[in-house]
Amino acid sequence: MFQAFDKNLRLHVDLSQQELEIVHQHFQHKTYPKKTFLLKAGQVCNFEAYLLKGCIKRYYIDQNGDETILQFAVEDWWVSDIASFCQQMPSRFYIETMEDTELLQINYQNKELLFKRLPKLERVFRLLVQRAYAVLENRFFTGITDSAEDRYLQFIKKYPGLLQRVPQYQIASYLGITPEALSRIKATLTRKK
Amino acid sequence: MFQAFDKNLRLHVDLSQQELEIVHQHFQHKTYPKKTFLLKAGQVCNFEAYLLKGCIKRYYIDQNGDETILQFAVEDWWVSDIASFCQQMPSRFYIETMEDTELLQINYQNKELLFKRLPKLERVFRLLVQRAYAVLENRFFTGITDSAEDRYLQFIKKYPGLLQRVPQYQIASYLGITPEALSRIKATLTRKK
DNA sequence: TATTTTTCTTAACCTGCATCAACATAACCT
DNA sequence: AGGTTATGTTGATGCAGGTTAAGAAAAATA
Repeated sequence: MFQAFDKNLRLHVDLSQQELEIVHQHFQHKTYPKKTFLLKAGQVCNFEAYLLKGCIKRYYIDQNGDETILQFAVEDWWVSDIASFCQQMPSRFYIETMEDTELLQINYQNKELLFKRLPKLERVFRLLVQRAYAVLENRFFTGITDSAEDRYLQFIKKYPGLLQRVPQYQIASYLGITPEALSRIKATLTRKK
Repeated sequence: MFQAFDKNLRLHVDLSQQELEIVHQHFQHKTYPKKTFLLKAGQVCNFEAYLLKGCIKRYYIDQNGDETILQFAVEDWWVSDIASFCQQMPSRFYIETMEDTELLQINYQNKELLFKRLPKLERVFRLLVQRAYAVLENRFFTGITDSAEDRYLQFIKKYPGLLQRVPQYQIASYLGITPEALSRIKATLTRKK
């Protein structure tokens, strides 16, 4: 069960089997059915979770009740509201399963205990945040630089599996456009071919 | 000289005077005149720098030669291309002083040495990256959610000093709009008052 | 001070995407 | 299967901000 998880942690730093077992003890294995809220706006996010199986979205709801999706997470990804979790302050976001989902999660207290026990993990998590930062900056950058059509093309290249798993209007939201706009983009793309 | 710097590092983690002195030894104190490039696209970013004095921009240049400014840094801020620095890969960005600038900078090798010497600093830098992540996510979020006018209003509230130090067309670039658009926004705002 | 260069403003026109609305399909229930 | 709800498509219209261009104002330099 921990195989992919261990590999993910070991990406940047060597960890012995004993060390990994200590890590495992601080995580909880959880399963949630489809459409379960792991976080609602206004709550403090009290987990960082590694996805073993399933699919999760993190999103914002504006005054009109419209969703803006900031992140999709699937197998081998991490999900959390980093700002809310790290600063233990109320979140603006919702985090919700889109499929039956299985994950390994750690709460704030356990994460601190784990750091006390294995200071080496400060490095692991520093590198994880750095990677998250790089991914986010790239997303930010393409959002400014590229057209909606380009962003869609990059999306299907980068996350080909998600097209089948996620309704199209949510992909539109992730891309920062309306469902109608995405529908038209697809239409022009098939015409081009 | 190190006063603000020390305070910045101590924000999250207690560090003794001896520990701080070890840190200082791994940083270089540098001054650069206005319009100096600290990084050019294609190079690997080999520094993380803390600004003692001055003003720096980090930006991208597209095919048409137009700048897109991703970050302004002033006193008590950090500047680097985190993705390029951490992964030691070529950058897409330029980092350039906009005023005579004084900073404390560390290179990749020294940072790793410093971590070996004082593993405690893994935590300090993890927390710094986390904060950078939170700031970036907020910027990303408002970029999607808010109108250009709202973003401008937030900008002048958040960085009131920069209006005097940075030409307006560069602020427009930072906000993701053209200089003409920002000029119009300002005109409508004064009309509203 | 005069002159050049940089920055800012205003106006006319254009475009990508939003909005609104109507309908078409597909998925989900009983 | 038949009805309901969720999702996707297409068209008409609107608007925020882009583009182009020309001139004004301010700053840098001689």
